Amino acid sequence: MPSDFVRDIVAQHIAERRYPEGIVTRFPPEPNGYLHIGHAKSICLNFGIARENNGRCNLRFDDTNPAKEDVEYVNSITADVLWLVEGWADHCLGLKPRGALPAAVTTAEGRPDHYAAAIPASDLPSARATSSAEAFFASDYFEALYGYAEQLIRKGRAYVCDLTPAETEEYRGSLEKPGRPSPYRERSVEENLDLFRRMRAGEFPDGARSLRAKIDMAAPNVWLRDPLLYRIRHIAHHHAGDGWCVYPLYDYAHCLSDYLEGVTHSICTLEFVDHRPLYDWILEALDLPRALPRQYEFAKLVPGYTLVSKRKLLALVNEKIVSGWDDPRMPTLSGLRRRGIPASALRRFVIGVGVTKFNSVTDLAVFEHAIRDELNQTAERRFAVLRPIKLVLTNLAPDEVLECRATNNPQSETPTTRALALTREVYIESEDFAEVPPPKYFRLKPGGEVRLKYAGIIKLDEIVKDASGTITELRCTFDRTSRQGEPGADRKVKGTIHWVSASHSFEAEVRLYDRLFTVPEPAAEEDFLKVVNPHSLETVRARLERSLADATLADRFQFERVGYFALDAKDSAPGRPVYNRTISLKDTWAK
RNA sequence: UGCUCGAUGGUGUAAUGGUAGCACAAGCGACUCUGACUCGCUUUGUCUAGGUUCGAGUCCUAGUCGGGCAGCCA
Repeated sequence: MPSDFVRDIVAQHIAERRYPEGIVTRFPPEPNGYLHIGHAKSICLNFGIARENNGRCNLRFDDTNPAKEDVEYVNSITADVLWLVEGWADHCLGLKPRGALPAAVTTAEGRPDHYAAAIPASDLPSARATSSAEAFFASDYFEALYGYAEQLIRKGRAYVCDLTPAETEEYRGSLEKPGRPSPYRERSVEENLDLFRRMRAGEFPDGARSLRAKIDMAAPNVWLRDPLLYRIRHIAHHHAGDGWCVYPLYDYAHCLSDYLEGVTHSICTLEFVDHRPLYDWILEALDLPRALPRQYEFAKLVPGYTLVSKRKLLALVNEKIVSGWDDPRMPTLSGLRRRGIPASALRRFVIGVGVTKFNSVTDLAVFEHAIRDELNQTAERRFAVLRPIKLVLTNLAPDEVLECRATNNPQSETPTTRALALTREVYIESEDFAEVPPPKYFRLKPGGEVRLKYAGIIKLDEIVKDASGTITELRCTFDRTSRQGEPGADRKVKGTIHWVSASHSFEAEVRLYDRLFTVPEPAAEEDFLKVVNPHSLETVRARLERSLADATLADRFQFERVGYFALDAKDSAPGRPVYNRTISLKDTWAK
């Protein structure tokens, strides 16, 4: 396992036995949208560190802003995380008993504390099976968080402020000019406590008052200029119900949620570097009895030709450029999954790019290589003709059927085979034929020979066209002495192509996906909608070999010489499969 | 002219004062019943200027360039 600066820090902490209870990380999405490939890096980092150190990674919903959140997202995010982690780090997945709230506990030193315990790893499988396990929710900590807020008030470290949002902004100053203190900054502890309780009781309208940390309005770091801790929102919460009208803000809730869960390493992206002093300030202001979590930041993943901005992804959905959040062209985890990309390939990619503090754009080719490499090992080979052209083997009788043995996966140590039927009428790929071949063309051309893979060598005798000049069929002779097992089987011809029997194949819809954008950095574009790839989806009616009729969703296939394909989870029906192209094969010939 | 993080081939990264390495990409070749896979070879790099040192990608100083930050979003 290659190391990185975060893992180095963790390794050092382990060496100095800094966290005797073990390493605990967390993946804390807000349930306000779908997870995308960028989140995959965070998931693999957090779960990766947990599994490498015999620790735990809690799945926690950072759901402190009910106005933007919904259970639809908690469900999709949960499914996405489980998919990515399945069979890799599920044994260190931190979940809690359904409905559990943090418990009031007493430390070994006899000090009161709160703790949100995870289900022990040994009990996790059965808890998961019976659905008695669920993710952690920051909203489950609202009562504890409220208690900590009163503590801050009593310590004189927080105050209720009556400034309006506009006034608050004005008092905050600017990046280069210090702010000025709120006129409410010096209220007494008693008044603050009374006001904060009345805020909770619902006496004031939205935005009328807020709870603020009393830090330093002249701090060069703007996040330290008396940041807001609580705001008033008369709105029900998707998880906590309708018992609250004051909701904590991110900076206040996050560090304390980490603390409550016993998180040791709180790993987030670079844009939170400026928040770290506040993270530490809140925890240190509270005089907490256990070891405090620490925040570490890394650069997020930005793959080329891809957008990860929630706003822009939403625009693609709204503008109907894609069919939805799980469109196979979307960089969402649900889109990648529907596209047929194995979780293991995604993991390999996001782990392989490494962890640094340098913002960069990762070449999509690295991802594509990971997918191809994975699928090359695991996917069974099949024959499918995407754009069929009819070919007649004139020396085969109309009812003649020649059985051929095809290898399912040549990469396997013990390859299995299947039967393929060769008949008088077959289909080949129209691009495997050229009436006027370009230089170095190995495929079928007038008077030329080519091998039908696993069947034998054919020679093109005649091109049949209709009145309009369109080619309707190619008439060939089949060299029976080149069949498998015959003496001529090893005869060399330059080209080998795939094919399907007309009578032993079926027609099906196949969707060919390509990158969604035409430029490496669509996010840098003034109008990203202008660089959408108009050819990102091409739908064809293909001819597939019979065995492709009853595939399952878990199957991954290589259509030989074409690419890797999987069943579409949404639009496939029994007897009417729809295949998605996960990725094409590498093509170094290219026209 | 605020604070903060950063800079190694085309791209992503490694080297923790001691031979600048790996992967992807690209190019050439071999092999091939997939123009895939595999194998071999090749091209390309430490932001700049000083300094410390026997020795600097690494440490110091100054610069240059780039990212992030002023939601009652996360």
